[in-house]
Amino acid sequence: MPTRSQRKIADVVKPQPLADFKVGVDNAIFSVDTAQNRLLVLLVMRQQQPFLGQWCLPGTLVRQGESLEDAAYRILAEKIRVKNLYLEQLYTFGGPYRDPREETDKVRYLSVSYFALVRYEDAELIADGVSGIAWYPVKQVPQLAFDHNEILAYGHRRLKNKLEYSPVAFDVLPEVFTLNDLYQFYTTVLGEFSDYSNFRARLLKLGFLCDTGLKVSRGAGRPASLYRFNATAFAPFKDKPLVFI
Amino acid sequence: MPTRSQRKIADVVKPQPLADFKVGVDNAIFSVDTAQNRLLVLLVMRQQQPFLGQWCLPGTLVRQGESLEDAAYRILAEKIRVKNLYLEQLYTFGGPYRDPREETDKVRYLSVSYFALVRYEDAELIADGVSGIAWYPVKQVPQLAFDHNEILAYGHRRLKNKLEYSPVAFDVLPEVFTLNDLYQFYTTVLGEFSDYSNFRARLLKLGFLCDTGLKVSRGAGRPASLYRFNATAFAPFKDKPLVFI
DNA sequence: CCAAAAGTGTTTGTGGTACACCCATGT
DNA sequence: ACATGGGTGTACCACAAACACTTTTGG
Repeated sequence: MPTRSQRKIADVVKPQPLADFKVGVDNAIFSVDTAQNRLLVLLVMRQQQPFLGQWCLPGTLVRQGESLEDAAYRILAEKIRVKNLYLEQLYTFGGPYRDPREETDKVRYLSVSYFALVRYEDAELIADGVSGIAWYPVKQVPQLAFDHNEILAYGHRRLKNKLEYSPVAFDVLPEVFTLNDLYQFYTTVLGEFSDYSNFRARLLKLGFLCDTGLKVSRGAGRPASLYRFNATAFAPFKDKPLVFI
Repeated sequence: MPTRSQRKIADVVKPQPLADFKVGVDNAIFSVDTAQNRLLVLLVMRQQQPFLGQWCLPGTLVRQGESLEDAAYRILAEKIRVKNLYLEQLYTFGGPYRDPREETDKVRYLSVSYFALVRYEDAELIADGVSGIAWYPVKQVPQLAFDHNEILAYGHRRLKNKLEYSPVAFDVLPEVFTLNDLYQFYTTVLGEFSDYSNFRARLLKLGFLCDTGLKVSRGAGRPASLYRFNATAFAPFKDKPLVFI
């Protein structure tokens, strides 16, 4: 067994070869279909090998001079036209053997994943005729290419955590909304989590929702007030955990 | 202005060149000096250009066949001998121009950062005579090489969050400890956050700390009970937030 | 006996839970 | 009128904050 200093010399004389990488960005793009109370994720059909014809998360390889975040926004813009969204970095998957091309190309493929939440109602999918693209209910996603099921699961977990202490919902709800809209939104993402009445009482007490005075009637029943999110009034609650639960 | 289909054709004819990457792993390694109530981070002195002679977080480039996590554990093992530790991925910094070598080498340098918490008392620094290596109080770190101050700040934030809802402290405290040890630990990382008496009452009620019956006397005063963390009893509190505050 | 550190209560206020009830509208 | 969904109120319980008090040791 070599001593530590011997090993160090050996390292200098015959240093381990470094890996060369291509870096990909894969997005887990979520939206909430408030009409049907379903949480959706955007999938695309692969057009090339490997995994030709299989569904996967929209992704791209990072170009020269492009930042990771730029790349994330670029594929997003290539797949959907959307005005309101929230996006953040998720996790980096970089093990060897995660991409079959590695064998032939002699480079490793690393994936920096991002997760995004967009407003479903005005997210217009860009179907270019050739490539398949679709919203899938998260509960019904098929087997995906690469390790994308793992990325998706990770993104879903993060989304749930994020909702509990961060006002991302308002990035994605319409400008004005009823308290029931908000409640439905939380329920579809988190599952049952609280009584409506208490949800309502808690949020109104916090005081960052402004009653616009306007009302909407949806079928039978008493018309609901429309509220607006007040970012300034929310400021004190930044990084205070569990505001919404 | 080209239409979208025109742009698409242009892309196929003259696709944007992809970036080639080397991937580094940088670790923000924390420990708590319970004797002096200081939160420490491990820094090393750079031995080569760029940033020769400047402090930075311990890092390494990823080798062929090595996973990111493997690389993170490797530099950790090169710098300190330690038995008990917690380690998780932090964030990936991958913008262009973050490493000056980029200009000459024609490759991008991407950094996947990890953060680790180790037991200070038995973390033995591996000083090989040449390279500087030292624990720095987090509040007194100097200007670091690259974007490592940013990585450190991010890691510090994560550490604080982690402590609040996750039993990482017990990965790093001795097998048995007094409630005061535990309280001091939390206080040094989080700052003042609660009355000792209430901290004590809350934790004991949760029931995952077992009184060993043993006592220690530290100077004057009544001897304190030694407690042991019971992982099984903690299980129900997994992913329940704010257990410790 | 006194100081110091550990450990126990006690009081008060706040906030969550569960549920019952009132209100406004369409049919 | 009544069903339907929106909105309000309340009784109960748990727990956090603050702080006083008791217990056990060393000197």
